[in-house]
Amino acid sequence: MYAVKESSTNQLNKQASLCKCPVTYTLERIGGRWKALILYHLSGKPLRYGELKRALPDITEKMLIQQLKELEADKLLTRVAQPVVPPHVTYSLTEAGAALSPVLKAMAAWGLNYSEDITFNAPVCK
Amino acid sequence: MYAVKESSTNQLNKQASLCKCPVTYTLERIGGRWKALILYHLSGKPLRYGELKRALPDITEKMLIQQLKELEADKLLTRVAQPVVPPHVTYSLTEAGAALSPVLKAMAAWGLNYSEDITFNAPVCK
DNA sequence: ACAAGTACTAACCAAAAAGTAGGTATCTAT
DNA sequence: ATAGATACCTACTTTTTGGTTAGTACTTGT
Repeated sequence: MYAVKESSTNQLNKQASLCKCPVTYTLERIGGRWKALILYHLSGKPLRYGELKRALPDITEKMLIQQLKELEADKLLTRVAQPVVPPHVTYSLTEAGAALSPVLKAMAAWGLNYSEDITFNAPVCK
Repeated sequence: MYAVKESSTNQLNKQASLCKCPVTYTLERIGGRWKALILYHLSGKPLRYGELKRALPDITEKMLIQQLKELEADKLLTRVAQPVVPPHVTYSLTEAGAALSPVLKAMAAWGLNYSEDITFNAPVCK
């Protein structure tokens, strides 16, 4: 996790967009290659770190941890670590995270409808 | 518009995600800093290039054109150029683009509900 | 003759996102 | 004694996204 350069035009436009449009705000929270997929997998039930990792075979550990940390910081999910050894950590959706379900559903519906060019194999986010 | 490196892990994961999850598919189409904002502005009525530019004062011309070209290639909007001089070009949503409205609405609703930290000034995407 | 408006295009560079390759500590089973 | 499992962490590099600056051609208004 690198520091962002707060004075960059990119950052300024980002902040401006966030205050202008709640859609952009939402996009900032669930955008990127992995976040929607993580949220989807947690939508059924809470999962341990290792379960998530096996559910998302292509993600690297660095990416998984990084995305989980960001989602936690954004209060979309909760991390519960039991102080045992070997470690036992569970991730689950917060209310805000669970409330994204209609958004994911709307996106899934559109994606399924308007993509003649692609056949989805699995899983279909619901 | 630079060429992407098709053999990169990034690209491979992107393609894999696209085939695995319609949510990711949708996200790829409307993600980024500007696309949702452009779609929002066109949702009311078709606009000329210059009108869009004035509606989005912070976007640079390069970004605007680039996003418009990508949205056009993805068949979310249509570009109609009248062969006159000075040029007269109009952008409007396709059916697929208009069908994104429930998605944008769901995102706007979530964004408005779960952002105590931010007050949106305008415009509120609907 | 010159500025302003139309809708772009291209070369270049900075910043962010994503990926690679290694590492940590503790415990249990072999 | 070593291997595998638990859940991470760090330094680094590659790839992609976004931004800066300059330019095009043609017409109308001053």
